Amino acid sequence: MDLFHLLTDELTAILDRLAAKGSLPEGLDYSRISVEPPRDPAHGDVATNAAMVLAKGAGQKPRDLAEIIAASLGELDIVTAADVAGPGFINLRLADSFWHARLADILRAGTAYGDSTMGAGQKVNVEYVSANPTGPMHVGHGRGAVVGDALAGLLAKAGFDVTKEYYINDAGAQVEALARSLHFRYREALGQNVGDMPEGLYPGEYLIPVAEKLAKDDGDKWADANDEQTWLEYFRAYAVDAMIALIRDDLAALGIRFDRFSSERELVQAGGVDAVVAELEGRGLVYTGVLEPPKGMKPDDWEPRPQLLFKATEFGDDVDRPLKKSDGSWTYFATDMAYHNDKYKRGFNDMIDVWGADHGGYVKRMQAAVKALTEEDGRPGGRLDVKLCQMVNLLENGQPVKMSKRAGTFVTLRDVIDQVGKDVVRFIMLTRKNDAQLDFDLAKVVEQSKDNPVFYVQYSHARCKSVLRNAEELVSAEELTPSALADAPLERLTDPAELALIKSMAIWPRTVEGAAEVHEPHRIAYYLHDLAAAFHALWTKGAREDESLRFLKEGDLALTRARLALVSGLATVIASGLAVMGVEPVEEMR
RNA sequence: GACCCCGUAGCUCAGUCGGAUAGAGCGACGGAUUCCUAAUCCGUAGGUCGCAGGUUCGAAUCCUGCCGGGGUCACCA
Repeated sequence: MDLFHLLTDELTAILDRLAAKGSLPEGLDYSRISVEPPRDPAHGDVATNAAMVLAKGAGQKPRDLAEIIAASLGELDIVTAADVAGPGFINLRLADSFWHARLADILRAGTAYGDSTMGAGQKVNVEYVSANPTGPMHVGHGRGAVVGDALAGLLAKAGFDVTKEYYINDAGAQVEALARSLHFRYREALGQNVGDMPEGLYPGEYLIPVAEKLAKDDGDKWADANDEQTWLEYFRAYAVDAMIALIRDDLAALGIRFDRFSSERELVQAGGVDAVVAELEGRGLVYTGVLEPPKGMKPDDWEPRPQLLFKATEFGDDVDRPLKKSDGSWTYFATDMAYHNDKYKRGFNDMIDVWGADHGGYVKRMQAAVKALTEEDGRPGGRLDVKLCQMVNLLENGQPVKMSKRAGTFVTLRDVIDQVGKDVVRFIMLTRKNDAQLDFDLAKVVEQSKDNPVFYVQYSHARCKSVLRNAEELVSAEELTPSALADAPLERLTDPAELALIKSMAIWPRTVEGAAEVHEPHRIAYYLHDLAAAFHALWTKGAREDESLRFLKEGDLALTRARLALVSGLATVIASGLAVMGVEPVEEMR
């Protein structure tokens, strides 16, 4: 059990006892009480604001109340000191033996350490990438892919039942353009004199092999360019399938596998949109009206036009939103609304979408839609969180990488993965909050120095493994297994730097829960960096300042085993964290 | 004009659903290498947390209003 949960339980029990004795009023609200690591380690191992939060309700001064609570906390076996500080904080210091037991927990749990029951098996749907199937993924897609996948991994570790989903936008005008582009390449492959590709089509070379295969398989069956009726539908489906295969390859290169691909087209054809709109209509949430032009930037071609509108304003949006285009087909919003309804109907009360920041303007309306579609059900109501991913600036030694589709210098996600490796791509994409811009320097991310966080963290893991390899000359293989190390005489770990490292490792479960709670996978990367720093510090202390702190002590095998337990535990926690990010720990870095 | 995001050390950024003396990396300066990987570590310098109010025991964090930067803005996806 996570130590902060443990202490929260102990604290709650103490407060209940105090209430039973009459030292506190009954029925105080404990919900604002925090039990957390203090920012300054000098304040101890654990701090609680309980006295300050309860003071008003208890009719006592915070510090007086703190003294009472601290006295009881001080009686716990695991607590060696309970002090009142500042305005009424209670700072606890925990026994070394308590920390040694945590290390043993880590070794017994393996990379499952940090697994939480917070999610209680609740279903969560994470939808990400959802790139238009019109070509290979670019670096920006890659960020969304990594953020979504790491978030899914994080939620799974936190005990949620996660479904990873990709929404294929295969119903709009863009896939028609794709179909025409493929047809152009197809005629080209047949040897027709096709001239330059018309404006608005996709000029990328990736369609050429697709077209060549088609020409080989089907011959000139579809060769009449003017007879769109016969080929458009076929080419659309063929092209989308080919592009999805391409995207799946790119995703596989990143180590990403989706649980489900949902097709917009299938949803529309199955009547999903009609059903949703009909339902909203029945509730009086759909009407035909004319929208005002946005103030301050009236589009040139603005014309007052009656449209089928959804009353998004009743659910927190700024204006009502159109559901139908002038040609009678559904807007993207209408189909996406049906798609979210579909997810909800499949049992997902919790939905997370990962989008590019340029779609930020759609967040409110989608949340309004989800609210409207789920509020009158018996269930708690759907929750939609949208994570917006900002731009990735691709650099090479600080200089922007020039990218132009036309000039053929466009750098795809695949190019970057091939150049630096999937683990580097994944890690770097998580070194910033999703809504902050990210510089991705192709040269720096493979540098072996401490200003490269990927290297810095991986190096700490490699060092652990190096020590464990060297240890084989002193300790038998049986004694080096995690379970054997858990039984090592851990009480021999008494140096402050050793205990500090265990303490850093012991906040991993809390880090998982905190990051999962707010849907922020980047916190894992920062945690691992801090953890690696604590280890590098201990390493150098042993190597350079105080030889007694070296991990391998030939003359004291009991101490050696205890320290190997520490090293093995650290490797475990690093591996556990990297696993959440989808990054493989490295064994050595020579 | 409206909405969203951002504003923290010279630079790039963290900052735990409101906590104590605001942190890390880079850059600058000064140190550590017979020894488990110096690809690392230790130390010093550097801040009115954009500005002004408000909420309360307590604000970088929440609210309001400004200033500055970015994004989006009826039928595209």
